[in-house]
Amino acid sequence: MLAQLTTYIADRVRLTDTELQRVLSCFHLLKAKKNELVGRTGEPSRRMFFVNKGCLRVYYIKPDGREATRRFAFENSFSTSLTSFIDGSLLKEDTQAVEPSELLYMHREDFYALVDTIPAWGIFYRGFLEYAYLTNTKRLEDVITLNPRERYQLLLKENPEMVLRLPNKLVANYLNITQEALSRIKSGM
Amino acid sequence: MLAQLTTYIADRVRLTDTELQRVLSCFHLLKAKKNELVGRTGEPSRRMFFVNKGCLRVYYIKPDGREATRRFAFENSFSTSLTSFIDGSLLKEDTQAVEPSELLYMHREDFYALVDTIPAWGIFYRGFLEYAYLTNTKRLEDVITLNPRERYQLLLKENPEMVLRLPNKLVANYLNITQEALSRIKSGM
DNA sequence: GTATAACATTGATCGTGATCAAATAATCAC
DNA sequence: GTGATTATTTGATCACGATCAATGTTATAC
Repeated sequence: MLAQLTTYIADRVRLTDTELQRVLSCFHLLKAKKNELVGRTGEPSRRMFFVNKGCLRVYYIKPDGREATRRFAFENSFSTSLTSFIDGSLLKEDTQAVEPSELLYMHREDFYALVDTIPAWGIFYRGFLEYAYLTNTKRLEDVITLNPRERYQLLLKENPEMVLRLPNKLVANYLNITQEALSRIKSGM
Repeated sequence: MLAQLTTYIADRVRLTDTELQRVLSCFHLLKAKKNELVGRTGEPSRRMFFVNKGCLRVYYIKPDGREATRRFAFENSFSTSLTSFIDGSLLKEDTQAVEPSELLYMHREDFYALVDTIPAWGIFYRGFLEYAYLTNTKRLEDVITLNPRERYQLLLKENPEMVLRLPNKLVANYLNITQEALSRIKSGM
């Protein structure tokens, strides 16, 4: 159950056995049904998720009520609404399991307690921040520099799994276009 | 010369006098003329800037050669192309002084040497990462959830200085619209 | 296994913001 | 201060992607 998570951590930072056990003991299992929300806009941010199996989708709700997907998290990745997690403020986005998922989560207070008491976990957090910054900024770059067709082609090249695994509707939403537009792009028009 | 910077640091983290002197000694002065580039796409990332006076603009070059502004940094803020600074890779964006500017910069190697040897500077870096993540993600949110008029109104509300201080052309570019479109939005059409 | 709902595709039309163009207005260089 | 360059505004047209609508397809629930 904790095997993937243990590997993920060990690949990134050196913890003693004791520290590792302490870290792992802070994680809890959550099985989420398809389409279940594990984080809701307006709630305080409480949890950091590790995706053991399945897929999470994090999305904003626009003023007109529609959704705008910020990211997907597949197996072996951490995911949380960092902007709220950092300061414990209210969530500004939903987090949804788009497939039946097996999640390991840690409470926010536990997470930062570890950061403050285990130096190596502080390094882990720093690396997490760097990576989160990288991916989000890449996403911003793509949105402001590329048109829909270019965004799709880049996604297909850099992240084919997303296109193959997820329904068109969600891929389109991630690309910030309608599913009709994506359908036409795919058919080569 | 180092007064603003010293205050900025002291407001965020506790350093001993010795540590503070060591940190400050790593900064160098750079006076940049209006429109001068202090970072160019394709060069290795070498410097972290603190804006003492003036304003920096960081922008991508699109496939068609046009520019897409990611951010502006005014007085009393740090700025760098973090995605490249983190791993020392080649810059993917230009950094331009849009006003005659007075910059204090630190070399990348010095910066990370401080992170590794002064724990409080590690905390400073962590806070910097958190803030950089926050602002960039907010920017991504705005771009994917709001239309041009909404983006302008939000900018006017949250960051009026940018609208008042910068030429329309640059504000429009930051909003990811043409200057004609911004002109019409402003005139209330 | 069938009924129902959700998703995908295709076509026709629409609207927003881009583009092109021209006239002022403001800045800058010398 | 003057000329030249750059920025801004306004108008006319265009194009891309959104929207609306209809049909076909695939999942899902029971």
